[in-house]
Amino acid sequence: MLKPERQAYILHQLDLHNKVLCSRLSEEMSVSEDTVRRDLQELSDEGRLIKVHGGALSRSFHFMSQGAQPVYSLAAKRLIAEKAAGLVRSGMVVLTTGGTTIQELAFAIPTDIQATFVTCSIPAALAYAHHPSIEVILIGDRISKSSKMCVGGEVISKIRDVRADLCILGVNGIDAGIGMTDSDWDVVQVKKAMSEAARKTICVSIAEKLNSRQHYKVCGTERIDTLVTELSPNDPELDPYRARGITIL
Amino acid sequence: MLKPERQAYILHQLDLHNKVLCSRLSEEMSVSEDTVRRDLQELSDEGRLIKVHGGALSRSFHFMSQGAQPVYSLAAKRLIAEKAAGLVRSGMVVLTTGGTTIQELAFAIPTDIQATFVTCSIPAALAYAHHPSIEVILIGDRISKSSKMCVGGEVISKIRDVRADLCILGVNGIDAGIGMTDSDWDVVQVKKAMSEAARKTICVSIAEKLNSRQHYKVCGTERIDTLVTELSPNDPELDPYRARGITIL
DNA sequence: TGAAATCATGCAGATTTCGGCACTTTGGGA
DNA sequence: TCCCAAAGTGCCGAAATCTGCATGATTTCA
Repeated sequence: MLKPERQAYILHQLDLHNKVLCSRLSEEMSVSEDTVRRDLQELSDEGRLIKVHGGALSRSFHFMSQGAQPVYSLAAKRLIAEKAAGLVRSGMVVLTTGGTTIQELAFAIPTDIQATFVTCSIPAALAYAHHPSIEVILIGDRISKSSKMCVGGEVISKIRDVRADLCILGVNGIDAGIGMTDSDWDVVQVKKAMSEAARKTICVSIAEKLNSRQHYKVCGTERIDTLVTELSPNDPELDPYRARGITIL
Repeated sequence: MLKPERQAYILHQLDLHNKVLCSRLSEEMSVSEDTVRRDLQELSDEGRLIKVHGGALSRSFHFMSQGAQPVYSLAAKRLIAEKAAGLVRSGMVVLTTGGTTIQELAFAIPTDIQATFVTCSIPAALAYAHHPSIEVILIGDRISKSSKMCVGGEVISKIRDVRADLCILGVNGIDAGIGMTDSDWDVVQVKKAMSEAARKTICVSIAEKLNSRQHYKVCGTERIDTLVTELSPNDPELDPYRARGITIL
């Protein structure tokens, strides 16, 4: 059995059963498991299937269980989310970006709070949608595949139509001197617009990202009202930010 | 059963019942309780469920179930998706609703096709975003928590601004006499608008839903150009639809 | 409070993976 | 024709992963 034959066979089996085992394939095609494994590796590199210990799963399976990306430093992000959630009051309109920290926020908000969350991040919108009493508005337009959020002029102009109480921004880079920065141009535009459309700007950031810079500037420290990290509010690492007049949580 | 399979199964059970028992899972999946416990531990570490004595609880109702509904009759839906994907050509603008069949469509579209997909379903948008060369436009507004799609006047008016080549609608109920029906008022409005904004209307439906009716009417059979099911195109069950001038795939 | 269930932990056996190596085949090019 | 390089394949041993079991601690509940 030739290599392209084998790989076609594997993909076919995957279509039928949604999963394949190295051992079975090896038998069925009468080749060594090493060869099967190499085939699976190649197909996996091409993104045609998801390789797992013992075999492989189909891509759509992966999609179903996606969101499975392990959330790094989950504990820290939960703590941050708890603190930030304390700022949200019933009746508020809140603008937020995406990111795993922000998604934790959805769970940290008490179930008796009735607020409106406006976002252009798809995962964030989904997370908010699970809250029993929060109303979710998703601002739509072209989707940026990398950041899984909607970007573009339409988004900016829609954000400008909002008069929000809070704007909670996930941080990519933040520095006491330069302010908040991001590496994605489109995302910067969105964050800027959000910050300008809200009475208060809250930045949520794990300590690891403090004192880091990216290429594009979102806003200076003067626009930031509150900074939320997992550190204790009086941790010396936060002194430079406090010195700039930012409230630390 | 492979480990990721088990974990997906657990999350799925959690989506359905909101809680799972170690003992039951152990039986259902035919592995030792230790293994189940370890799976639960991992998922808990990733923040995808809450581990408790004896089992686990869902973090909230249906968290992150971005399409993790059990894809019943997956093989059939794949087949439908394959057929429907054949209708999409490069350069087209395609309006679609959501639903598991439509999500499979995202994987069935050849990677060299460059088209624009416009949708208001959040899971569908995410699925399309996985495709390398498809441009995705998400029409946003208030989110309907049950259907995970954006609904409301803004959505309707945005859809009316689109001149699409195709409109691919997941079917809730379809009947040769009455036409297409749905049980959710808001969804009906969206489907209507989509159908009217496109040159051709394609309905994708598993055979099980043929000859069923829901409370609200989307459109009559005269508006439906093509019906895609998993059945052979000349299956007698499809005769009534063919008689109405609908192309059967 | 005590019995039963559940849990954490360590360990052993089985399976799988990884990297290296050797062998064969294939397809030129000298 | 001969030789060589590249690709493909199988085999081996070490390392990693997975899983079930045993043990003792912990929790639950009547």
